[in-house]
Amino acid sequence: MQRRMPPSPGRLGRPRSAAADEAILDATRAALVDLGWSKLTLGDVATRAGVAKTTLYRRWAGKNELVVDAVAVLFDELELPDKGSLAADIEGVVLQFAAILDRPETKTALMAVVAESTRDEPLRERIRTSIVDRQKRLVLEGRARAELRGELPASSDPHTAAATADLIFDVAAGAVVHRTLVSAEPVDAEWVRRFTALLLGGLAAASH
Amino acid sequence: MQRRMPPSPGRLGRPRSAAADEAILDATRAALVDLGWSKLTLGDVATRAGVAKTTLYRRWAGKNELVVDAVAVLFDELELPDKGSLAADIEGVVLQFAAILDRPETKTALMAVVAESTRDEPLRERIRTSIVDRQKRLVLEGRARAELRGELPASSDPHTAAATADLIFDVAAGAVVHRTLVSAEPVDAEWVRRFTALLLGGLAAASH
Amino acid sequence: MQRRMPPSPGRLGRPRSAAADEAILDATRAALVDLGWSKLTLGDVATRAGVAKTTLYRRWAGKNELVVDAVAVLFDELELPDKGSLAADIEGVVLQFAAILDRPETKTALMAVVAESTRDEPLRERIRTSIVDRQKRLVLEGRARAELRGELPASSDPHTAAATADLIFDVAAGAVVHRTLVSAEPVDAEWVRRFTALLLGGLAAASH
Amino acid sequence: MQRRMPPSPGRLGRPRSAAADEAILDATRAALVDLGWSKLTLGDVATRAGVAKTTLYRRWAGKNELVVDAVAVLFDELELPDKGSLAADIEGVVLQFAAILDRPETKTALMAVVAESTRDEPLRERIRTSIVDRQKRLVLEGRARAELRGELPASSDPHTAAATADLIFDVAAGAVVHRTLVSAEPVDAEWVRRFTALLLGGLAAASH
DNA sequence: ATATAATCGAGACGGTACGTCAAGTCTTCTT
DNA sequence: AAGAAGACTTGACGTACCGTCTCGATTATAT
Repeated sequence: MQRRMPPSPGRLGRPRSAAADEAILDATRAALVDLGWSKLTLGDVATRAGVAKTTLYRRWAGKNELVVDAVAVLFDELELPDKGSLAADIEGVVLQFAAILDRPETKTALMAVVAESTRDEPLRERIRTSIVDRQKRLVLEGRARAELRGELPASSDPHTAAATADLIFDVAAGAVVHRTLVSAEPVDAEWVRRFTALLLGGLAAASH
Repeated sequence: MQRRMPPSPGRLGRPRSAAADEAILDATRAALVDLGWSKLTLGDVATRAGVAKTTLYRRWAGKNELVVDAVAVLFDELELPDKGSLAADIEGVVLQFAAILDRPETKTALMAVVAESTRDEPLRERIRTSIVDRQKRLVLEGRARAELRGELPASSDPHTAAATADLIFDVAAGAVVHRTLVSAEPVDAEWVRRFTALLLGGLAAASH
Repeated sequence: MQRRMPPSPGRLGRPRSAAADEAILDATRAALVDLGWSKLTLGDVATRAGVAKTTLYRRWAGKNELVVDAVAVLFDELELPDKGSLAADIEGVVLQFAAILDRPETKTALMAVVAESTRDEPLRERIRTSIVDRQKRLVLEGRARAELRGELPASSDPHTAAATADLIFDVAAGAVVHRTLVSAEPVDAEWVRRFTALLLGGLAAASH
Repeated sequence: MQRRMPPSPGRLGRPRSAAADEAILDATRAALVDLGWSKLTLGDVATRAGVAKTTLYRRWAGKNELVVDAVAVLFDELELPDKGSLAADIEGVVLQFAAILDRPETKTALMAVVAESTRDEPLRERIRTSIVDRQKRLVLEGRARAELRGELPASSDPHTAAATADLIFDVAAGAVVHRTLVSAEPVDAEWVRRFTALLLGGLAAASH
């Protein structure tokens, strides 16, 4: 969780309050729920957190960075449950992802920071390390587990394997995001079943 | 293309300048390219368009509505080319979509308005009618053409057919958007080939 | 009552509505009562009068000129009643003047246009001819009547006589205005009696 | 000198810049000279003062309050010079008052705020305490000094004395204001001499 | 214990953009 | 030509946040 200035060189002076950090991130999520991304103001977050605006700016460079950090922790709960089959595993994790994305904090904030990141490379990097890579890891774990189970052949060419993982990731994450935010339809069990069937069928066909 | 006040009931008074409309939308796209979504200001757009701020506010309710209209026309060029096979058709249209999405105006603005739309139902509706439905139509046309060619069986259950079209749409649009904006990787011929193979393979497998 | 353009050169086309004039001046007075000088807008006046803004601007150059005309007619009712003695005459006219000045239309507007006129010579001229000279005439009439009655000696030096009339006018009008607007105290019979005594005493003393 | 928010209760936070106050009032007077009351804008004043508009609004509620404060200090120089006789004292102070009123800052602003004050009681109170009472004090001092000199009998009934002082004040201030602003004639030595003769003659006659 | 130094809450600061309002002009159709 | 209607340009309004700064007051380590 990157900060503006690593506060560390010598350690003279009063140390930064650890409690303030959590209070600020909590306040940020609460403000996102109440106000949405565009009406959230750092002054309001500071007030909610019981903290001065300077304290906030000492730790984060701006709204984007703060919100990324506030939302990132929500993705920590994502994990790949072992449900016995690749299809069931995928359905489980897609449902988890959809559940996180359906929260008001996430829904309003995630696409906003992604939009900002198209003109702010450091922000994109922060999003990648804090949020995206955490999801991508699940794809790799899922593949590895499926290979162990014998549901998928061991990956031969590592280049092809990586490209396939990227593709699966863009397809899965993209589909869930698009259905949730653009189509504004629920990602329910029925939809997930159909999506998983499509994905696995496509993978099987593509591996010939 | 909805406006703030349908200007028309009787036709008393001076009519609204039609030229101003185009000037404003052009200026909006130019400002998006130069400044990006978050730094675009309506005052600046008005200045670029050679128009007073009030003229702008008379026609659009705010930044969101204006940007949706400005970006929407870019999607008008999307069409389903007949390249002889379903796979080729899909690849063609996906590449077209990716090309539009890769433009600076679109890249910076589209996700931003989608993010806003999570808290603004009329805005979501406007996005849907101005942009999304225009793309969705292509999915339906592609299916119809493929059935004519005999590449796909005639759709039996209309409910299932509709759900499948929705799924394909979310998968295709979502994957392209995610790869472009989140992964920030190019949607090139190679990627489109792999994606199309996955999609068609999945469809074939799912239809058993 | 000067207008912007004497509408007269040839008399082609539709003639100006005479009714509009009265409607506009009435609306102006009503708006002054409701809103005061600074919040009065010409658009609102036009609406109240049931008239288009263009009609209003065709006849008056702006807010100042319009208000002067609207208020001026109120001073038409000023007249010098013959109450038998100079003192009684003065008391009567001062009370009349104070009554007009105490109306909400007048109170809020008169000093405002005078303030404007310090930087607008044509406006000052319009105020003088429309309002001030109408009052000054009363001073001259009063003096003439008093000389006829033998209460004052016939004016010898015309220069001195004119200067004295000016002085009396500034003193009387100024005192009433100041008491009404600045001191915000009522100009009642008691005050008028004391003021008149002061004025006449001073005149008598000064004529030795 | 009242402000919008008495900034004082605790002394937390950064204190208000004292230099800004003077800069703003100076800029206000300069803008009055250049533009006059009605064309003066707070944005322009802020720019002239090298200050942000918000700083200005933090301290004054609006144009009226600001201008009253800016003009009020000019009246601080008013004082009652001891010239040996009541007549000479009055002439001196009337000339001083006329000189202040003849300044472009004062001429354009004073009647304007008085006009506004007819619909704004707090503004009238501010004018009274900041400007008017400062002048009225001179009348009382003048009377006291004249009684000491034996030029006037000691005031017997305090009620009558107060009423007389008020009357003198309205007459003197009103006459000077009216001659300066309405008649637009100079308050020169000759006029002051005649006015003083009238006033003192009237007072003497009224005291019998 | 006593500097030294970075933190803290509070709030003023110079800016920028907001969205609205009124002024005064212009363009259309109607009278 | 005048009229009503209403769009037009211009420019000021007063507010909201931005991100920085200046205070006095804590709260640590380093002398």
